[in-house]
Amino acid sequence: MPVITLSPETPFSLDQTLSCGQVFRWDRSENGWWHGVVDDRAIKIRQDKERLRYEGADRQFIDNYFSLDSDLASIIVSFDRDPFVHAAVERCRGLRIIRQPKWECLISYTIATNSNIPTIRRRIAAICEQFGSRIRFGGRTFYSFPGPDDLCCKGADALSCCKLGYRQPFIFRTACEITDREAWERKVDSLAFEDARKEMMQRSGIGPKAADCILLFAFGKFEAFPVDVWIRRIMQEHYLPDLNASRSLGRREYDAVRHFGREYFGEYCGYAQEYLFAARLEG
DNA sequence: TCCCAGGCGACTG
DNA sequence: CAGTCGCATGGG
Repeated sequence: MPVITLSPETPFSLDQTLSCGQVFRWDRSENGWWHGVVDDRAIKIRQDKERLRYEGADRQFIDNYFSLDSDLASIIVSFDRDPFVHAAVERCRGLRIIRQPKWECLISYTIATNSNIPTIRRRIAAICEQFGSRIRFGGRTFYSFPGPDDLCCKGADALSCCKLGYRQPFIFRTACEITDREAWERKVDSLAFEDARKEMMQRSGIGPKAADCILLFAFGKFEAFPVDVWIRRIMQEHYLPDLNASRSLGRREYDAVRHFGREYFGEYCGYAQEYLFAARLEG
C-alpha cells in the first residue's frame, strides 16, 4: 500500500480535515481508517503521525485533493493576527481546505442549505445510491456521485425518494441546466471572485452562504468568507460587537460580515473562517 | 413540542 | 427597497 511521508514543513491533520464539516462523504472507522468517495473513486486512507497510507487513488490525486501542495504554514501566518484566531489555529492544527470536485460541491451545498450535517450526509448518500454507479471496493459497496445527466434523465419526481424537501426542484433545475460540466467549471474558474460569486448565485438554490462555500471548497477562491449562524455569532462576540445578533441575517448584514472578514484576515480569510468554524465546538 | 438550519418567493412596511 | 414568513425535512 502506498505511503506518503509528510515533512515537518507539511503540517496536516487528516482527522481535522475530514471531520470539520467541509465534506459529507467520508466515514471514520473505529480502527482509524477513513473511507470516502470522491466523484467516482472509493478511497481509504489513514494517518499515523507523519505517515499517510491510502488506497483507491494515486499520489497525485491525494496531494491535490487534500491540498498537500499548498504552503499551510504561510497561509496561517497571513491571517493569524490576534489571540482568538490564534487559539483556533492551535486547536485545529493541520486542518486543510480540501479541493472538492466542483459539480459535486455545487450539488452538495445546494442540498446543505437549512440543514444540519447528519441530514445533509443522509440526503447526499441517498442521491448517490439512487443515481450513482455501484463501486465495489475492499469488499464493501460504495456509490459514485451522479453527474448532471444521471440526476435529470429520470424526471424531477425521481428525486422524491431522497427527501430533499423544497431543494428538490433546485437540484433538478441545476442538473438540467448544466449540460456541459467542464464548460461551467472553466467559466467560473476564469472569473474574479466577486463576478464568480454573482455567477454562482444565479444558480437555483444558491444564496450568499452556499455560493461562498462552493467558491472556497471547490474553486480555491480563498477570499470567500461564508457566514453561517456560527460564524455570525463568533464574529459578533469577538470582532463586530455592534452586529445585531437577534435579527435575522439579511443580505446587507451578510455582506458587512464577509467584507470585514476579507479586510481583517486578508486574502486567505476563507481559511481563517474554517479554523474559527472548526474550533467552535472544541472551544 | 418547538426551535433551528438559511434559499426562495410572496408578502408587508 | 428591506425585512419577515412559510415552505420540506429531520436533529437536538
